[in-house]
Order: sequence, then structure tokens, then C-alpha cells
Amino acid sequence: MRDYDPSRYEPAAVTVDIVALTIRDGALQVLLVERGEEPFLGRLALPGGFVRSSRDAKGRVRGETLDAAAARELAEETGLVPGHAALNRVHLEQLATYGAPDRDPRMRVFSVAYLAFGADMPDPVSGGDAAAAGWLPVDRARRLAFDHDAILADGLERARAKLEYTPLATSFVGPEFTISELRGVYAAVWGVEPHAGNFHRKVLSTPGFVVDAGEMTERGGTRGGRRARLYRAGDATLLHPALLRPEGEQ
Amino acid sequence: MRDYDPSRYEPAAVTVDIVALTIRDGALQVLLVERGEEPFLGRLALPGGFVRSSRDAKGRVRGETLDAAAARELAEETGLVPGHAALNRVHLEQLATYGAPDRDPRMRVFSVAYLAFGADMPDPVSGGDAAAAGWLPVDRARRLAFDHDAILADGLERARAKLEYTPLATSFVGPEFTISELRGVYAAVWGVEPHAGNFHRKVLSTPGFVVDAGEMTERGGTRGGRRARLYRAGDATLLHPALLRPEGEQ
DNA sequence: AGAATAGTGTCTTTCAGACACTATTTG
DNA sequence: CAAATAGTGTCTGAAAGACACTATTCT
Repeated sequence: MRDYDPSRYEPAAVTVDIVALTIRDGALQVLLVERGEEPFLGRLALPGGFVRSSRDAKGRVRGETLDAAAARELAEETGLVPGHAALNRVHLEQLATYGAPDRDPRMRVFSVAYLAFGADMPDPVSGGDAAAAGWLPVDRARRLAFDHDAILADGLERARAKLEYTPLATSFVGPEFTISELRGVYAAVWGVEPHAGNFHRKVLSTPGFVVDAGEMTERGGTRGGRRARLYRAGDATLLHPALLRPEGEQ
Repeated sequence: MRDYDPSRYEPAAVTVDIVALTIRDGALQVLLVERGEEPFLGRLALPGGFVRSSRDAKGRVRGETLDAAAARELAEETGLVPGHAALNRVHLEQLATYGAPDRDPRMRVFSVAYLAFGADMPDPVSGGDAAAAGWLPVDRARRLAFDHDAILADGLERARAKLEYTPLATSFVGPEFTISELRGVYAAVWGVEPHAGNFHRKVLSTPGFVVDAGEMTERGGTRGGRRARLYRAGDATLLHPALLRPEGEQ
């Protein structure tokens, strides 16, 4: 199909949808908006919107990249402006593209889904486009609009897998963190609590995962407990050896 | 961006591009077409084309899924019709979507790239849309049209990674194969020859990777050598434990 | 016979997981 | 003090990689 003639084809829309994940109250939560119009009026959906493109005065195609569109949508929905400290620490990556012909009854819509991870993500701003928006624990995010149940499931599986072989977990905590906080990320995302002692030793023995920040927490736990050493994210992009999930059969 | 109005936006085209890989003459090869028109006239490109969609008499959106579009494009380019034995054994999976605003000078084009692996893939049919088409060793596929160099690079990295933890290598060989043939797949894709003895033992000790076909090759190697046992692909979808590449730092 | 390929035995090192232990801090 | 949390020591079994070896079939 080299010799294509675009005008022969039904116009299509391309959107980005964001699976934004954060950890709140020890649980993995996803950012959802309530739809303010048909179809799926009143149902929860992943935040998203159209990729912007246009032509300039000379007829040249202009517009934003997919990554930029995803970052813009995330910023609009959370109220995080570019330059905001927390937004700079958000990890954003492309997940997959969904294009079933009947996924939107109005027209042919292709959705490029993105995965976002961040710590301390703020509550959505009330002035957004959606009727309402907020964070919801992932196990209570069901019956979403369109095919967003499937997109969320794919995003969760990607997140779980990436914790194994990348330092992604450090995106879910602040710039300085304890090993226990990091363990809490794995517990929330995987749904199982790693063995505390083994986890501690393993994280420290994986080169480039974390570096000692040279400080301690001010206090121990509220119900007693030793004070913990603080760490920062290291420079590794892949963990070697990997931290495999218990019972490897995915 | 819940309240979208599609008509406000510049029309976009959505294509699928295929990174089709096979092993020929012991080398990993990729299917390429020569462009028959501008832009990039005469340059090599990945095969691909538009995703088809339309509306029926009642105005409902109709069309093919992304997976179907990819399968159709691959079939058109290789001459493999649906039902062809070799096509049924081809592995096809979505890779990523590319949508930089300037990637096609004519209009805004989003390309959903697919990765295809198969054994004994035929030479492309001469009656295809492209000026010419053929298989080329991946290390000689350079300076492709559009952003296809980057797409090919991403596809190769995905293929290399998936050999580690999935039985994907069995897609590159026939229905019955020897452990040596399987080792040849790893050697061609990774660019390093795994240790023959360790590889043999490891493949057989990974549950569900291969099953004994109960037969032997008719002859040994052409320059001497023992006859080899034949195996078929097992039922595992993930390899556990994984076959890691030598020197894990990707 | 000698070369080439298939397949096995065995040793060392690394790492995951289990378990028990020490260290420190809070109420 | 007891309870709670941080962090360490040590053992076992699984697995990777190195190396040497046996088994079989070709010219």
C-alpha cells in the first residue's frame, strides 16, 4: 500500500488516553474522570483527549508529538503545570494503541494509551473539562467507559512487569525515600508484600538502583521502630539482577 | 478534554507499518519495499498502509481492527493468503505508535507499527503495490524512508528482549526443529552464539518450551555429525526460568 | 581415521527465599 | 519494659556459565 490516497479514506481521530498511577494510603490508585456527555454519560473513564495538529500559513503540517500530547493531557487533568516539581518527576511512557472500529460509536477513533507514574500527585483541579475527576484504588476501577477497562488492565500489567527489571518504583516515591517506602511501592503494585529482610539486602546489592543520601529519617515509626536510612534513585535504567515477582508465572 | 468536537481538528491518517523478520541463510532479515513515489522515492521502507474504515448505510462506523490491518498488509506484501500454512504460524504483535507531526510531509500520519516473525517466509510477490520488495539482512537496512530506521531499531530490540522470556524463537523455525536450529535463531537475533551444551540443557529444562517429537533428523550435518532429535513448540507462553542474553546490561 | 555435530556430567558462582537474629526507637 | 520497625547473618536450593567429556555420523 505504498501509493495511498488519503482522501479515499474515512477521516479518523487520534486521541491519547492516560493511565496515571500513584500510591495513596498505601494503595495503588488510578486517575479517572466522570464523563459529562454521551456516550457513556456519567461513567468513569481514563483522562485523555485529541492530539493537536494543524497546518501553518504555508500549508505545512504542525502539531504536537504523541508524548507531548500525553504530557499536556496529564497536566491539564491534574493541574500540574510544566515546571511544577512533581510533574518533572513523573514517568511517562507509551503503552499501546487501541483502534477497534466500534470502540467509539461516533466515529473512528484510535487511542494511543500512555502510562504515567508519579509520587505525590495532586488532586485533580475542579476547573477541568470533565464533570468530575479523582483518584480511585485500581481494584475499585471497574466498568469504565469505552474499552478503558482493557487499557487499564494492560497498563497495570505493564507497571507490574516494569517494577521487576527497571528502577520504576523510585518514580512512585519522593526524591528521598527509605527502603521500606520502596518496599511499600512493590507491595501496592504487586499486591504482595516482599520479605522485608531479603528485599532490603537485594535493593542495596543491585548496582545503580539506589544511592545513600547520607541522612536518616527524623523519627522512627509512630508505634516504635528504628530510624531508617534515606536513599535517592540511582543512575541505573535496568536492574541487574532483576527483582522478580513471587511465583514467576505472571 | 472530554468534550471533544472532532471537526475542529486537522484530519489525520492512521497507517500500520510492519517490521517483518525472518531468518534466511543464518542471518536475521527484514522485509522492505522500495518506494515508488515521493516522498522518499526510490528509498527502502517498511511495508505498510492505511487502516481501512468506512460507514455503512446507517452511518455506523465499520472497518478493520489494527491487528487485522497488519495481517492484511503482511499478506499483501508477501503473497501469503489467509489459510496459507506459513502465515498461520506467523507471530504478529503490536510494537508502538509513531506520530511526530513532521514524519510525513504531506499530512499528519500516525503509524501503528507491528512486529511479525515467521519461518520460511516467501519472497514478496512482484505484483504488489511497491516498486520492489525483498528481504534484507537487518544490519544492511539503513537510511530507510520516514522514521523507519527508528521503528526497525525498536522492533529489533523488542525481538531480542522477547527471545529471553517467551518461546518466540519457535516462531522462526518450522513446526519440527532441532535444538541446534533453535540455537541458530538466538544466534541470529542476538548476534552472539550461545554455548551449545548449556543451551541444549537449558532449553530442555525449561518447562513447556519444547516437546519431543519422537523423531530424529534423517542425516547428520553435511560435514559429519550426530543426528539430532526433533522437537515441537511446547505450550508455555512465558519461559521460566528465562534465557538471559549474555551480559545483561541490554 | 579425523572432523564435525549432538548431547551429558560436573564444578563454581550467583542469587532467591526462608529463617533467625541483632539494632534502634517509640509508647 | 514490650512492641514495632530497620537491618544483618546464614543456610538451602535453583540456576547460569565454564569446561571437559561421551556419543554418533559424516567424508
